Amino acid sequence: MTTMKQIAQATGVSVSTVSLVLNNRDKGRVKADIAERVRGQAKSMGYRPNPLARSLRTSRTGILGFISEEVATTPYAGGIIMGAQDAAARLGYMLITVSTDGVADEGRQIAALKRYGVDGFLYAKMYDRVADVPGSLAEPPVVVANASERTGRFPAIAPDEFAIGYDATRRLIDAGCRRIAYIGDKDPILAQGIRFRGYRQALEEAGLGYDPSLTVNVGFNQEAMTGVELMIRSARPDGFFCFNDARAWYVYEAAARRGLTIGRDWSVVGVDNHRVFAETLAPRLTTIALPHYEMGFWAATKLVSLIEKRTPNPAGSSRLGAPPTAHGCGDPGPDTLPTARKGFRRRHLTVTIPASRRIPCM
Amino acid sequence: MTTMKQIAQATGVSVSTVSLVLNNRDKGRVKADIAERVRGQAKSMGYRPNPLARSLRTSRTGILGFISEEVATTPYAGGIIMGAQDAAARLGYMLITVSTDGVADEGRQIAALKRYGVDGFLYAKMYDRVADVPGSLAEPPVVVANASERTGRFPAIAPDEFAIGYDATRRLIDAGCRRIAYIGDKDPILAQGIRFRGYRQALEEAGLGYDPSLTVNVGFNQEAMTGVELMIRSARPDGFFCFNDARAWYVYEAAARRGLTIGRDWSVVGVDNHRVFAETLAPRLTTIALPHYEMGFWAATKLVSLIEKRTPNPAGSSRLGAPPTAHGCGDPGPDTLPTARKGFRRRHLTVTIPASRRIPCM
DNA sequence: CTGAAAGCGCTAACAC
DNA sequence: GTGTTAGCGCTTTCAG
Repeated sequence: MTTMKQIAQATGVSVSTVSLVLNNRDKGRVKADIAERVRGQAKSMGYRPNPLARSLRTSRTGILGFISEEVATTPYAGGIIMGAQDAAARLGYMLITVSTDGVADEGRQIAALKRYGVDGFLYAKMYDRVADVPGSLAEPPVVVANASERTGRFPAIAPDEFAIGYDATRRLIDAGCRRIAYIGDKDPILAQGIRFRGYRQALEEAGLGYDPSLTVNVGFNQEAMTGVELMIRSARPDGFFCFNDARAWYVYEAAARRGLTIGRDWSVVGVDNHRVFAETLAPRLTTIALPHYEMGFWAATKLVSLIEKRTPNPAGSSRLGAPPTAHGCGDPGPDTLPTARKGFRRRHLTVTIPASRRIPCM
Repeated sequence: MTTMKQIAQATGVSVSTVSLVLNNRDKGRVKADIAERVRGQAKSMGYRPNPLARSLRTSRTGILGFISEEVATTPYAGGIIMGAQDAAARLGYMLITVSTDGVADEGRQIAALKRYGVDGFLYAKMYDRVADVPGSLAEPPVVVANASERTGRFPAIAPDEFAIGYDATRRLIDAGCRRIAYIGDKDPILAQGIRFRGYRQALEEAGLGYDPSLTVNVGFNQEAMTGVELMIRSARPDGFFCFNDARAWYVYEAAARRGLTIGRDWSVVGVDNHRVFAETLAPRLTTIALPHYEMGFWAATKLVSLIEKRTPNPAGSSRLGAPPTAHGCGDPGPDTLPTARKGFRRRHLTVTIPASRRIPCM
């Protein structure tokens, strides 16, 4: 690892000069030709700043702390981490991930992250809900992912559950379905109720009306299978909006038992948590995948923008530590969701920013 | 954040004394009562060492670098990260995760990790295969997860594919199946061939013999469905060993179409990558979940043991930075797979250590 | 314009 | 036994 000292010696100047030049603070302070010599040496010696040493003075590490619940890390949060990771990398940041399994543990992990001087926190939840950001997360910037935040003091990004329910139902309506069932979750989690409202709204707009007998909220396994069977028998649906992949599975079995084919006899739209359906049955099943990757990407981008806003022209502004692809980091406003990669979706996301404007990104 | 300086001032001693005491190097060097006063102050002021500052002297950061392929982060790698995370946390280490999408990017990410002074690397792969550890990973310790390593120079942990195939088949045999099908993967990936060998071995040991018409290797979607259907019609199996959850799905549909019930008419054992089957259909389906969490846990534990072996009595030995639950870190030999939490499985794992003894952990 | 010097928090020789 | 000193790599006054 080349150090500034080595460059200074090789160029015959002092470390301070090297520091000034390499941080682009040399304008009108260091003669142009000296600056060029320094830069040349730095490049030829392959100099990269040591972010840890730098952090000792600047208290900016270039590290983001990613906090998730233990269970969150698999399988849902994988996408969130990946998105956050991608965004962080292209902005020249690193991601330290911790997972917690309880309140006490969470406190310990947060303390540990602080000791490592993270510049900000990504607070991710396993499923969409109203989250309380721990008090110990007060100081550095915080962005909440896959949850809405109770107080509105922190930026948050979450699935737009209403839009998901609405869109799924609309697609079934557009496909010609007239008796659209909702296979929901027995647990009254946030998404369950809101997707259901989207479902009803779409039905009403289409003049189809809401038939309670077409709705069944189930858990798992045999009980769920039976519930779905009974509903099908009594209400005779021709289309299904399934709360998630597990529920879609029960409809598939019911169809197979009747010798029916999905996509011809019945239409199914399901929210696909595990991506296994989308991957293995794509041609036959219509799925809406939760935008986990996108949430992570947005959250990290937003977090970095907050960090760099706080320290207007940070020490690290030289971006020498950043990958070549790093670009200036504009604030990712709710209407400027970054295009992470092919297929980045803006749909089905809801962004909350502290000004408490809640803007659905459809 | 309390610093040693503050403690020194409050106690009326020098920082060096504080450092000695807080690192438990005071034996026979600092008077016992002074040491006690220092310790008392440290505790009452809530002192925690600043690992970054410490690393400047010791070049030990307490950070592990977790490298995975981009796609790895979801959904499979979630479990590996989680296991590594858990092990790291209880040993007082942090995890920096990076994901890469190509060789060039991998190099950049590794360089970045090195700049952050990680103490070692976890090199994780998305699916079991023979991995080449990049040359740039030469220096700090490296442990490979979810893959075997070509040269045998690095410890590695991978699923014991043979045992998986063997056990799955055995269970079907024990359940009374006589015509056991193998629904494999069309791609000739490592696991595919080795699980198949385990399958054949179990058949032969049971005196059932191998019937090629009971084997079908399929891809996805309609093509897979058709392949499975044809095999079932011509070979009339009564039990199925499915390469993964996607393949199990095709058997389920086939059963449902015939009005058959899994667990009564047919038996199915499948490897469950996504855990969705195990979660939602547990009572009816027998699944073997790949021990992702366990691989991550073992790999991180092994890595830490290598790190601490290199630096016999490291600066961080005070464990002051470690969570209360941290214990001394014994080398996790192949026969001492740590018990991460309830249900930690030793089965279906193969460990390779540089002495190149390859010991299946069954 | 440039360099010397101090210091971030901590560790490790080496004096006393 | 304890304090002094130097220095890890870097930033940031402040002299010159």
